[in-house]
Amino acid sequence: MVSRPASLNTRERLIQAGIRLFGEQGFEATTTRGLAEAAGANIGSIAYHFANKRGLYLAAARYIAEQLRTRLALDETAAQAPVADRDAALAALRALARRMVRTFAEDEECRQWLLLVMREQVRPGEAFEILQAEAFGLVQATLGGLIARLTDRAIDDRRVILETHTLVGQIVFFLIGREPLLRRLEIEAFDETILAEIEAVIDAHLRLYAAPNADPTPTRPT
Amino acid sequence: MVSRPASLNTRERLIQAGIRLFGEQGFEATTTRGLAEAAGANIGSIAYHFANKRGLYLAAARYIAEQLRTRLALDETAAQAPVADRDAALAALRALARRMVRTFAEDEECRQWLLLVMREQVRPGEAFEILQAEAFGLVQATLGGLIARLTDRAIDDRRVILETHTLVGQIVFFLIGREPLLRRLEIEAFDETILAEIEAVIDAHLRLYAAPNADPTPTRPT
DNA sequence: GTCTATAGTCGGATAGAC
DNA sequence: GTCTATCCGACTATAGAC
Repeated sequence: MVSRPASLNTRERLIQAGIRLFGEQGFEATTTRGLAEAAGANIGSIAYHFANKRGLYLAAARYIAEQLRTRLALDETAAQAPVADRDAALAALRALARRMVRTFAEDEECRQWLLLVMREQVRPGEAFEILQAEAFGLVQATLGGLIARLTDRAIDDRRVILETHTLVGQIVFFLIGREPLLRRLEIEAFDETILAEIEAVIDAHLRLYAAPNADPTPTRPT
Repeated sequence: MVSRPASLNTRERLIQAGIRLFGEQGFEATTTRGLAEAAGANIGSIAYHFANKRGLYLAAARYIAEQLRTRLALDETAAQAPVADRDAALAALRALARRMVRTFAEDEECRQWLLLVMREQVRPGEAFEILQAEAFGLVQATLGGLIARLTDRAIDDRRVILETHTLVGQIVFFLIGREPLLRRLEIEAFDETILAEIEAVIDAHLRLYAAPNADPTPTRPT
């Protein structure tokens, strides 16, 4: 039994309200009254749980980062990758790519985060630093480590960084550009069939790293 | 010499203000007074040029779509592609991909459009229909036609649609996910060197379509 | 404590002068 | 084409009646 279920619920509800309202209206335009009302909480609860409006905003960013880490199982993948051999690296890469596809294409909650995250992309503030340090950076490092291993390049090689970015873009766009894709496919939502096809397409692109010799511009052995 | 330079300027400035304010605050929260002030115009000019606030919003969406079509030279590419042979299709695909990279990575104005476009992605309204019909759909159709040609598939093949989406995601993410990438690269902005490297990475992925037999799951000849 | 009347504010739209 | 003044509807806040 939890010690303060009502309190934790209020905190959770405030964060959810924050993600929604900060994303839709921006930080300044969002009022503490609006946040409290949307959360079904008392105005004073913001000060109690987060000190002030800014604290709630940063907590919302931390929540998003934490959820991403959990859903993508980033910590486990990062921990196992460095010591893995080549086949294990490829398997880890495919598994992580698959988790990303499932998370971004299937999970409805992710869509709630989009506007807040995009605001921080367009005008990065302190919340961006949190997202970068606690989520984006881990995705870059984990995927980058695996791709570096597979292409026999250094982990800081710019080619590795750009390939990592490209891979993330492929997958994330199933979240960001979902509506135009659904229109083109003439469907209302992703079903299991299409999700499997998406995975197959991503997997085909991962094959670019499977055969390092196929790369026409290999890194020179320093 | 233009016949009504002053008028065009007011109209233009209102659209620019609309893209910014509607994106930042959303349609409802944005006031006509705020729009007029941001544009350095008077309130009545909104009614004169766009009938009402909603008209300005839709005009902003149309402006974005038109700018995209122009920058990507979509109309020309779409017109030439269907009759092209295989090599010409590949060349057209590479050229269009290159234009997209340059537009999204280099052009600062594109960043202004992001929030408005993302709002329409998250909650599609009439403006989304405009963007889809006058820009996104053309990108899908043009790229899809070229990829279909290169992979010997039908233009409505779901694999073609998904590959097209994946390609767009790769490139667009250099606009959307620019900040995390700049952090990782430890640079402040894209320079010519990195742009060339980005193009090379995208080009390597295009090579997946260059050899149709390399595709492990070919379409069955219906 | 609840309800309601009224005053005040805000924002979109309109009309008409220049 | 641009600008000012104004109207009207929606919402908010307050206050007084009960």
